Amino acid sequence: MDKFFLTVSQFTDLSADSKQELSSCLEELTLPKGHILVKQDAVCNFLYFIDRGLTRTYYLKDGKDVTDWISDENSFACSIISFITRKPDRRIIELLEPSVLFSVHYNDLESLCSKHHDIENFFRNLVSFGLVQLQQKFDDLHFASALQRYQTLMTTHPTFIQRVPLGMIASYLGITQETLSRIRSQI
Amino acid sequence: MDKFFLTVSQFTDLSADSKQELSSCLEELTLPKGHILVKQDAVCNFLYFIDRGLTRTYYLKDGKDVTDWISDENSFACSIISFITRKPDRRIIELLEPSVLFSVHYNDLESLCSKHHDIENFFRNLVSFGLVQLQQKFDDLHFASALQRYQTLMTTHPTFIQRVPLGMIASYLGITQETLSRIRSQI
DNA sequence: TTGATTTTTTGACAATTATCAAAGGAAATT
DNA sequence: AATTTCCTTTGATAATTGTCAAAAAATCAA
Repeated sequence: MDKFFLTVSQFTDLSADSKQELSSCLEELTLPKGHILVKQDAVCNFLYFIDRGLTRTYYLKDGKDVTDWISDENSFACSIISFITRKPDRRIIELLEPSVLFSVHYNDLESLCSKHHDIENFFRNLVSFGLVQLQQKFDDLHFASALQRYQTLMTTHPTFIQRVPLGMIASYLGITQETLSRIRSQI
Repeated sequence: MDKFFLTVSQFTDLSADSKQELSSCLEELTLPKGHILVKQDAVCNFLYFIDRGLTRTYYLKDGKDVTDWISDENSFACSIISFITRKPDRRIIELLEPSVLFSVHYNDLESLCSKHHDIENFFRNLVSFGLVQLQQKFDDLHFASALQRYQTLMTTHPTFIQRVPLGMIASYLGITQETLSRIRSQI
């Protein structure tokens, strides 16, 4: 749980009391590769912190597998739209490696937020950071070539290239795996 | 200011006290078409609420004009990355129509948030909603064809097609204006 | 209204990326 | 070690979209 609170401290300083209450809402999970955290067309009820391992968020678009997001150690994962809107979503979250996670239930998160102002501030900052990250990823997709996008990924997340199969990286970048394979052979 | 608090109430119920303090931090602006709200490579210090009018957020990529976001009545506008990270950004915000806006300074927003728990909750909800919107826009760009993206825009923001020049709509959708013109002639 | 400016459309051609099909490699399981 | 499964590469071809250039249409201002 140390890594969790170290990550939290990058967003906000929590009081001892708030830390205590927050930690009592966390559940530690040790799960195997391939485990499905969030099923298709389900409501995502948990926010996950990744202590060790790797998650992939993806969905099926006309039968094709589209990788939406990849999260590694010391970051958070959830099916954003579903978690926030409380509605089912097509996004599936799976583990790409055996992982150790901490989960918080949506209801606990909301009651922690209304009870503790500093926890509400933490989550505002966390969501704000998520928004910045998504905006940067959006910019990349908006008017950068496939090669540029691959190069951006290599600098921002160099380990993904080792840890994630090429086909998943490709759809994460918005291209087919054949195109990515050809781009790689040209570098 | 009525429209502002009506919009706020869709996210949170604020106490009379909080409303009072928030409204005293708002500044009403009446500005002409073409006015630049945020300059290139500047820090965006204000969050704007659009009472009347239309804003466009764009940037120059290799000399080309790329429309990033369009905001109309009863929504908010700011240069997201800059406003949150407090760093300069290439994004420019201009008015596409003569507009009436309410602005809040970043510093005021932060002090309001630390002073009033309910205002912090409002902004957490606002940022969460922004994240959901951006995720939906991202999905659209990720694996939908140019035609599909245009059709999505026509259903979600039908007025934009009337109010915004085609070239701006095109780059908002991630395509050239020639391609959009051809798509339109096929429908 | 008329000229100037901006916006939109059209055409010809090029570049990028996708699709379909198949072959090679790598990794895991028996 | 052999077999099955998954992952990656390569080739041929097609579809989509971009680029450059110019004309047509709409809008704005004097």
